[in-house]
Amino acid sequence: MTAEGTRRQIVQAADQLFYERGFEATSFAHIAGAVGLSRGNFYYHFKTKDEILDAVIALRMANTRAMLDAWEAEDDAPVDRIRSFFNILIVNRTKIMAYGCPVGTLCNELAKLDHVAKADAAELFTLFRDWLRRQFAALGRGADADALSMHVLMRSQGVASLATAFRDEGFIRREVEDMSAWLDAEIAGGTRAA
Amino acid sequence: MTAEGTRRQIVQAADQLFYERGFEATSFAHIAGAVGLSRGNFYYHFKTKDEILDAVIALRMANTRAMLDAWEAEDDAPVDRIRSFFNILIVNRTKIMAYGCPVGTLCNELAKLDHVAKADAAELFTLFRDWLRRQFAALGRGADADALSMHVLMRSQGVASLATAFRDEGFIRREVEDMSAWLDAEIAGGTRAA
DNA sequence: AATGTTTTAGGACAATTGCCCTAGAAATGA
DNA sequence: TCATTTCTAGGGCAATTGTCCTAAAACATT
Repeated sequence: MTAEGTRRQIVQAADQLFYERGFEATSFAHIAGAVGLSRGNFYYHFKTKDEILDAVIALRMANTRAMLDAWEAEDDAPVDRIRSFFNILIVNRTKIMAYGCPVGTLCNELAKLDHVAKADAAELFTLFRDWLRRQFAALGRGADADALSMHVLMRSQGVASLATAFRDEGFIRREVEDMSAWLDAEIAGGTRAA
Repeated sequence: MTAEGTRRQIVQAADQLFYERGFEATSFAHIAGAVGLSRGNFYYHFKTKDEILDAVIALRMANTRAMLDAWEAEDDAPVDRIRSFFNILIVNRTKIMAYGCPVGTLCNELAKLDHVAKADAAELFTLFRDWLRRQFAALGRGADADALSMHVLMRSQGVASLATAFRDEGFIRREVEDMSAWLDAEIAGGTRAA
């Protein structure tokens, strides 16, 4: 197998394991086992665990960018794009109820570890934040677009967190409906405190 | 030192370390070091790490209950009690920006570990959930009191999560204000989709 | 077929993990 | 004062951690 292909396999396996088990709780042995590699060979591709983390964050950045770019390429109205974002909670509800939000839980773990990569992980949020801000700006809410974007992010994080704790699918659906109603009221109504 | 006192010291140290570093990332040695005990002596008080976790959760349950009971004992209006809950985000903003919400981050970590105590940790949320539900019921919103309670919990979790990622104190204050405005509108206005 | 590079497996490393044992110090009570 | 219980220190257990080395297999190029 080409080195590039093996590397990609490693990063994909690490991506999944970091999400489902957490960064610290995932060991070299786990990742190597998932890919079917010897621990020795592993070292050939990644010298340290932090290198794998960097690669995983880079992969998530690329995947997220691709998803958001695709949404922006379609000729939906900005409101519908924002609703696509809300819908992530429904589409991924099973995984979210088991493991939480991939971005939020990683940021939280790295914050506690005071890990060097914690700022890089937070960039994943920035990706969503900027994208949402653009959608709200396109709705003529340029002045408070960033505050609205943060508000949406905050709601999705809160829903994911409680969905994990209570394993309640109905709660997710209710809150997504509420977010949708909130969005309708926002685009119809007035400004928002900055 | 009496055994009870040493035990309490251990649980308090573990409580803080589990919050600031995470459960898995905290070792017997860390806790023993924080209390100034030998590792051997440690075993006399707690046989397994899970026992310490149980004790920490029990301590947090007791502390939370005490806080909520105290709030309910004062003769504030239910609205002001709910605002007291919002205010936790401001009072604890520094720690939240560094380590997130103690309840949410513990639940998330235990969920990923698929730990036996994950349901016990979620009971901490239930404590807040029931308390908030009672306040909303006292406001005459018995029909959707639980949904309102969950909505409030969701917001506080979302704010904590993003505050950790972006280290933004202004964001916390803005969102707490928004929660307050939302509360005013809720008690003034109509019902809420169940 | 010979050569040189890329990729691999397997093992070893010091350190740390959660867990356990035992001998003695400290407190307690007769 | 002596006997008994309660508490403590220190060390050691096997397993696992992240990291690293080396020898050989696989591959590519001539």
